[in-house]
Amino acid sequence: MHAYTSSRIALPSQSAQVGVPGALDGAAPQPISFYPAGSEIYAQGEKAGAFYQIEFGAVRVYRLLSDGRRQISAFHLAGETFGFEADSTHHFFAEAINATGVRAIRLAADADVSRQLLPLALKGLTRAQEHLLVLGRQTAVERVAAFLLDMAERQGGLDPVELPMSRLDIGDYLGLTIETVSRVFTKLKDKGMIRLHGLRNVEIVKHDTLRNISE
Amino acid sequence: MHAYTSSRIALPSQSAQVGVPGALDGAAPQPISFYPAGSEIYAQGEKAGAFYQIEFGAVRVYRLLSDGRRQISAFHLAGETFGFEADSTHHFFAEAINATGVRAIRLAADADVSRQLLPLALKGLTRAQEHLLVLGRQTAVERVAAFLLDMAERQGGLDPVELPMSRLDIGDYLGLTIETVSRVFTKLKDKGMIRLHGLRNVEIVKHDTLRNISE
DNA sequence: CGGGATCTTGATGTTGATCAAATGCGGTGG
DNA sequence: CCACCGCATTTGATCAACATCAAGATCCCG
Repeated sequence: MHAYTSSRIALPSQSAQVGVPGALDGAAPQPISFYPAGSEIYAQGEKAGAFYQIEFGAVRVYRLLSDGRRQISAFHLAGETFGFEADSTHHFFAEAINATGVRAIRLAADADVSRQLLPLALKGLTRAQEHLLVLGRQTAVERVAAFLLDMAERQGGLDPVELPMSRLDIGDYLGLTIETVSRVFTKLKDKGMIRLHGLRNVEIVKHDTLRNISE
Repeated sequence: MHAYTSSRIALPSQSAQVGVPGALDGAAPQPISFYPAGSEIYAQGEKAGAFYQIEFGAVRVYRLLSDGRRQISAFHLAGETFGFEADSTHHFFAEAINATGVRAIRLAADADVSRQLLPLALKGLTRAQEHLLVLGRQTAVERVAAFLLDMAERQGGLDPVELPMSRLDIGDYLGLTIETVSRVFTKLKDKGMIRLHGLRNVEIVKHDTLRNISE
């Protein structure tokens, strides 16, 4: 078991306001906040008044049990949004995995925001429910295969895939230990299905075989 | 391993339109459809054009792996809503657990619907993400304890709790086998934490102890 | 009252967790 | 550019929790 002490490495610094493509329509452009690796973006229990769009970097959203067990419910990459909540209170923690730039978008209770947020919320809901199948019913190998394919797809099929997170993060996302994740990587490598160019750089060699594994 | 053949026991019959309290504001009242126990409400891949409000009964929403492994992502009870999707295609199956009456609410792409659907989607998202923690990081006993408390809470603290679903359903919701679910029930009973009045009628004796178990 | 389905209980097997140690990657400073 | 150091990762040995396989016991419903 591991302990996750809240790091609070540094407060985010705010940049001057910069025009960036990909911002949500209709929302007033917001300045970017920078978060160093490992720093907290928000904590469970905090008041929520905004959601966030990632300009660069990567974010983990997670929940803790009182004894320190951690479940990462989602990773978010550049271009993705996260942080919307049901009742204006954060139910999860969010941390920058690496140096990350985030645009906070204030919530207004108007119909426009609803209309824009709804598809994002629904997409997140589908993703979470699909991940339930992985955690509830798939083996370690199937979980890792599904994870790698998901990361590849979300990076636009970029090959090799760049994993922004550690093995510990992957384990806490897949409901596995770091050792099991490592063993599965090794097994996939030995079977020639992936190739590792550095710890966080994975080339998917046999896309189809991997897809078959994850069903 | 179990197989889940699609039942399609019967097509739902439609009642005459009846005024029922609890329908969503602003939506035109819709007739109720009746689904017998085990019948399909919608299937994965089907076109989605409505969402559903349960008048009475209970519904399971689930996904299957190709070899038949099943993960129930959510149970829905009377008064609850389900079936909204990100891209007008159903990504899951929904079945009536028992004889169930459902009000289908057609989707219009207007702002009003967005505003009403958003909180429901966000609530569902939070629930799904919390369930990820259960499936990824909790033991069998913790899972069952959390499940019982959740069911109790959703029935308004009604004691004893009425479980509309089988042990198999509970197992497929909690990522456990039917045998493990049964053994945990027995253990909780032997420790005096719950009392069973019939298979599907559970009295929670030690609420706090159960809460401590599930963290 | 009978019979099938559901649930419980028992014996054994397997997967992944845990405990422990070695390896090697990546960043730093010389 | 290279050597060193700390930490993440890998690898190995053992253990525990839950799954699987196999009977029984109950419930429920006609």
